[in-house]
Amino acid sequence: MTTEYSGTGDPKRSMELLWGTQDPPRRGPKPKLSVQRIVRTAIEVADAEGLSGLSMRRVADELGVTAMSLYTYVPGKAELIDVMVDTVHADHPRPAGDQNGDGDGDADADADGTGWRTGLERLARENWARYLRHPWLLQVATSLPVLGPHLLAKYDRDLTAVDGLGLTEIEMDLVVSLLHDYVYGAVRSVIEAARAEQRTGMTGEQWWETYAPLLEQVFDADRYPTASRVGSVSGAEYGAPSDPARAFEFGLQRVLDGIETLVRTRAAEPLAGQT
Amino acid sequence: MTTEYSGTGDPKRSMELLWGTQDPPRRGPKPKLSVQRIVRTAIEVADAEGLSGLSMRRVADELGVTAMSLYTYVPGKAELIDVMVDTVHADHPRPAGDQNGDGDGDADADADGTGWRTGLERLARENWARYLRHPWLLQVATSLPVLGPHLLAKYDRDLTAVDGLGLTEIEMDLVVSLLHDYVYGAVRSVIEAARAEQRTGMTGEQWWETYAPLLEQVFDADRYPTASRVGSVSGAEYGAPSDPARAFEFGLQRVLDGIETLVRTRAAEPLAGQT
DNA sequence: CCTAAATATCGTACACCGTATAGAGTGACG
DNA sequence: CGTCACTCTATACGGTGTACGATATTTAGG
Repeated sequence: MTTEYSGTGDPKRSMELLWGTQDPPRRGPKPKLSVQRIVRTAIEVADAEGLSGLSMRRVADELGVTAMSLYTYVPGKAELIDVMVDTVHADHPRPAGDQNGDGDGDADADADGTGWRTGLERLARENWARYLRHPWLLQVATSLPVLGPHLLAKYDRDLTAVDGLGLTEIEMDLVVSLLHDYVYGAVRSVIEAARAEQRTGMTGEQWWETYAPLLEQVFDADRYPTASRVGSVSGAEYGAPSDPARAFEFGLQRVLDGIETLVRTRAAEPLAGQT
Repeated sequence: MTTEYSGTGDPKRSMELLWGTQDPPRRGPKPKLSVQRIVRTAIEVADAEGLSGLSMRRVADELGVTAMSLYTYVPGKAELIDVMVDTVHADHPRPAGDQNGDGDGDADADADGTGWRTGLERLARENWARYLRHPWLLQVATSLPVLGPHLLAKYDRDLTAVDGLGLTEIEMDLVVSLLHDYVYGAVRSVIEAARAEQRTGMTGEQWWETYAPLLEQVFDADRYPTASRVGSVSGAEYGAPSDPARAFEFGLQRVLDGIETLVRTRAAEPLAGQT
């Protein structure tokens, strides 16, 4: 399977698209479409069929026009994707207990001075949920050059979750980046596992059953004793080669623990300058 | 810019390629090529020009044959990439102080019972270095279905770094996944920043100078006070919109701190079963 | 009202991709 | 030698993003 991966378009054009006011033209035939409509349609297509299913012709068909018509509204596919990325960051999703029990009874945590932890956890789960809703986000390069209004608003929301903890501004930025990076890496595993299941038509369990004999045959448990031991135990426990959702829950707590260590240090010695 | 992203090929065919003994054919003309040579060439092309520059025709040209000749050795492009992935995990790179000072003087750390930390840090830096050497790895789906000999050996090496810490097998697997996921997310930021620089021809500093006025104009510091404050401070400190390499160094220490919390807990109460 | 400018849309075309298919050339074995 | 297995090539198909030119539509200016 080959999926498309698209980076960033011309930053100047994208920024104009993202920030510019599209004033309606004064002359010529009335536009049948709008950038918004095109972007919404493109997001629907990408959500349903992945980035590989997103083509200019496909979006145009969906809208009842030819592919070239889209180029009246959008400089190119890369810039279209840039706007798509900014658009899906517009919603403020409520996680509402997405995976396991939501922390409704964690009021005591706030009393410990760790209320920030709930906020960071919510941030992470929001990102997690967005990636699950729009898996194609994993394939697009959200590099800095394109910073739309919704991404900017999200950046602000994220930062408020680490404000007032005694961290420097740099540290606040770094903590937010840490969470983003981890969630990105973790969610990627889940989505790839899901895609693999969909593609091969076999669940993780079936895969395990199919390839376990081959692996055992080729494995050489003497050479790789640790992998052998851990692999068999975790394979039995997961009922699959891996359990990425569980890995996310586990890893998230460890990352938050690591941040807590930093926060405690800063609370104890507010002005120690070691980044 | 549009880059290719390739997932996994047919697992059965890939596994055969990865594990099977390719016995030389008994009849017919002598093969000019070999899977190894094709894979090596493909890796060189991908390293130099990215996954978007990797095409069957391109590799074939490099080898002086037609594109279709490759299909004698390899079932398809996806399976070729699967073998490429396994191949680049063959080396055991020595980080040798890749970013900052290597921990040569950290013998005292071992006395603290935190020698594992050095091992995990080395693991993370090895992965980090591999991604920098083969950035196209970020675009390929290394989902479980394809598990080659070198990946398996690496899995074993990784696990030994968390062996003997009192963790359960599941926890060992989860800790390794955590490190992998974080490194993946962090290195992605660096590579995307580098690609953005290369593509736009402007450094992060130049980007900052170009778009700072536009952002200030559109920003509304009253609506987003936190982002405004942090953005300006970090922008000034980085001299760029972000500093992903620094983010990696910072985040890695936080992640290791989080793992340390877990290890300490397990050392204190060896048999508490809460995963 | 009429014309001319501006705009939207369409049809065609190009270079590229992965690869299916068919055929031509090569070399070892019966 | 003939046959059969095998490698390699040539051609072709349907897909991609998008450059280019023609056509249709709307409105501003005379």
